[in-house]
Amino acid sequence: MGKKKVEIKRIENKSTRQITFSKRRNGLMKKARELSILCDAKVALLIFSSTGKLYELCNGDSLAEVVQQYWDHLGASGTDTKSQELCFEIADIWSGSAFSQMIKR
Amino acid sequence: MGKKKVEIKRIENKSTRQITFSKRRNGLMKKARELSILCDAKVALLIFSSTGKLYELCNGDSLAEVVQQYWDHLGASGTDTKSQELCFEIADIWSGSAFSQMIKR
DNA sequence: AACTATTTATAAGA
DNA sequence: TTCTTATAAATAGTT
Repeated sequence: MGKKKVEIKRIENKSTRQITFSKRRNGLMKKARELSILCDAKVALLIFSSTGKLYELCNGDSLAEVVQQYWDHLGASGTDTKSQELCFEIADIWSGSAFSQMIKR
Repeated sequence: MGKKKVEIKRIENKSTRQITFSKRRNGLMKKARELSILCDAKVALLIFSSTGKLYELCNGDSLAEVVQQYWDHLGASGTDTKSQELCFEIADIWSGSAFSQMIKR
């Protein structure tokens, strides 16, 4: 969208890339929030800039809950306990503040 | 966007909600991919439908690499070892197939 | 940081 | 439900 159609490939000019990153990152976050609200979905979004310095985290606080719901739906069938434990562990970490705190510097 | 402006709140009608979920989920994935390509960013995106059955995963395979880059940039200053280890562990799990395999049923 | 010409996404409808 | 279309929203280049 914009004054000219843009080809989807790496933007070589650094400042242009940074401006585009800022604009589109905001747009993506907004749409992620809208999807979660409109459709009652859980959306977890992590964005790292090319320098690895920046981050974004959105709507990850109920992932554990959703994973729980998911496992409940599955029942015990065809899932080994170790996998399930690992899955819960990840969900807990993700949904807790630990990870976001760590990358939030 | 569309024939009418839509208020950002939970869509009550189930079929409408499902259609909107499908459309916007695709749109979000597309934009996530575009951002990662245009701006050389790493984007990890997880979407769970309201039933917890569905999932999406996008561009998470180089998160470990980015976290590595991030820690390298930080250096040792002000980060305790335990946090760093945990961070790497999460990145490894995320970037590996384990998590996506688990939720991909 | 704000503007605006265009492109893109999408809400309804066919 | 896949396709179309009118309209809203995002954004590329500019000021």
